[in-house]
Amino acid sequence: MSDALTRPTIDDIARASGVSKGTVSRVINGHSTVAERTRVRVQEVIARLDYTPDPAARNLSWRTGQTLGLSLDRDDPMLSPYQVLFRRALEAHTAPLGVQLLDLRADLTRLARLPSAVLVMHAVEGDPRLSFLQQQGVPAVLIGHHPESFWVAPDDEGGAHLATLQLLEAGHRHLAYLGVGPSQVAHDRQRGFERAARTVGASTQLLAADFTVLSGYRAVRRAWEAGVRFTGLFAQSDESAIGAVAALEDLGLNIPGDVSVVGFDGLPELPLPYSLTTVSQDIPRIASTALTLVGEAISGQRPRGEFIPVQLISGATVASAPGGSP
Amino acid sequence: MSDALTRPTIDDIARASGVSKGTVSRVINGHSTVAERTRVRVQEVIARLDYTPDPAARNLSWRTGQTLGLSLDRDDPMLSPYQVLFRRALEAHTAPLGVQLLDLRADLTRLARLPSAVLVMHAVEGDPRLSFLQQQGVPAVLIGHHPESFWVAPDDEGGAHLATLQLLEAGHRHLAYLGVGPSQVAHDRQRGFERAARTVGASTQLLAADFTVLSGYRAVRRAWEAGVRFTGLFAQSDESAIGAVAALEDLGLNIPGDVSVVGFDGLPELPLPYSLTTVSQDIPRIASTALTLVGEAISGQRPRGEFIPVQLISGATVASAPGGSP
DNA sequence: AATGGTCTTGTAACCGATTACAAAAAACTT
DNA sequence: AAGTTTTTTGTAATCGGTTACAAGACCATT
Repeated sequence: MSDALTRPTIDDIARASGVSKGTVSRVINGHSTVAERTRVRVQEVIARLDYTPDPAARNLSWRTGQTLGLSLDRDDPMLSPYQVLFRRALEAHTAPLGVQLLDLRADLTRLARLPSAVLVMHAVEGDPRLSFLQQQGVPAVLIGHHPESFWVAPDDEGGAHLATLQLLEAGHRHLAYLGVGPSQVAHDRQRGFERAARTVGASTQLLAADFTVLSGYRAVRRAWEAGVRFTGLFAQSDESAIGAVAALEDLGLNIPGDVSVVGFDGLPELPLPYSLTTVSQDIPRIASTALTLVGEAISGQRPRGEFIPVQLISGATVASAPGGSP
Repeated sequence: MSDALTRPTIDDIARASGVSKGTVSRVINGHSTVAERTRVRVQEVIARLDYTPDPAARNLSWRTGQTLGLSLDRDDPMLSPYQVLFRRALEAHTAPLGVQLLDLRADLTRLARLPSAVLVMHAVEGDPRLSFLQQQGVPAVLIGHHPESFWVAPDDEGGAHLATLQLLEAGHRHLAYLGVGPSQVAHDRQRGFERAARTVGASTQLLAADFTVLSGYRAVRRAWEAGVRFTGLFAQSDESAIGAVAALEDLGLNIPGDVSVVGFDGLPELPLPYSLTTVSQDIPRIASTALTLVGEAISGQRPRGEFIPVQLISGATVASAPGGSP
């Protein structure tokens, strides 16, 4: 018998819906041998009592636990804060399900045991990881826009467009994009930047950088010292934005008085004395969507993808352009 | 019956040692009501068959899983690579035990459920986390040297001494320490540096910095531009060493031709074109020692601490001092 | 030798699920 | 309407442990 203090068990569900444990179990696991009427009735009870199967009990029956692999694109330990947050968000969902998160090296061949499914970050065209997983029959979900697969991605181009508009609306006409690089993400964000800048004919400078603080710092400092000028900067990541801000400060410039800066990612608690204007990604939602897709992939449904909307967060690093008319 | 393909179960142990499941279970869980003779016999069998209890089955019996909290000293998501590696090393051990790792915020008060034990990183004198845990009766193990508690720590001072000796042996007599700051770790490493430098009367410069790349970059660049000179630099972390190298390069200096650099931590796969000379911490061993101590703390043994030795890794960032006699 | 108290061990129920198998119900046949 | 097949459901064993309780072994008293 279940009281208010203990979670309901499969027996509670069985009793409440007038069927046996076995039938409830079949409903839970989607076995086809259940009559439609009873299936619906049982599922209503499950929803009403807010029942979730005990992972320990399932693992015991199954004689093995479920695992979800997480395949990053690089092996180095300098995990970005974004990746750390993403992993945390995932874990928040998988832990209650008893699903173990596995950090996979970029090279997936010869794994001790294959995971039940894999989340592949930043897959590229013809990525060897994808063909390997397909060949092994392991369901995969990609983080990042990709055709013919299950995928989730933030709206990179839209977000970049949004960020750039913010600078344009503040009257800036001399813009710079920090983050030119080979990755898909860098591409999409650059495209959004250029599309926005083009609409009003603003001048654009393109600075090469990856996602790291140091790379942002060096690119901005070097460019500025070489005579490159701009009053509005859009950085492809919050980290490189931090580097940019530091570089500009070291050059004696005032933020946002002399240069306005917008970042991307929406990381909380940055090491900055003031708040960064940025495009916030809904990391928890990306993670939970990824898990939904994992479920669909496992049950063999048709591949689909989803863009997760982003949101502009106004901080203290954007001000009106010097002498500009907003 | 257990064959070679399946892990042994408690029944196999019981059969092989001629006792009942119950007795084996009592041995495993250290219940005192087992005769010394049988306890030894059972444990021999357990060791011989390499038996580990199935976590799912235990969790099912206990009606709750075991959790290990990990309390970092800050809440921001910019987890350092060191912390990422440490967490991974921990997970490699806890996962097979079915122990869930919990990321705790720096503020431990009002947790939904208290973890079975907590690993506290970088506790300071009179840390509120410690008193809270003690009051709640949650066993704690500290990462970092600390009296009157369970603790593990790398040999920070010894490692710093080692690193500095490396510079001295290469003939450097104008040294700098990068990393002056308020943390215990920064203190210990600085002390090791100064102790070594003092033995030969080398000149020492002290540069303030935390553990990050950017902070290393800015400190070194600013100092050098202010006229501070040195030919050998010891950085308290690999990350700040990377920043230092970048700064020196941007200043037109050659590494290690003009300045030799030694880091600390021994991170693998750094974003550097050449290998960094560094003091490597044995992170896996720190992690496994921490878990051993957790076990001791839970079973109420007397608090003890352990220093884990470090090791110098020779890379390509140390060369003989210009004109120096090694 | 019978009594009583400690220690130590075995027995069996239980944790919360899954699933093979059998039984019951429903749907067709002829 | 009786017999067959198919669909749906219940029953009971099972996964690998823990633990309350009972029973057995051992020892010291009287």
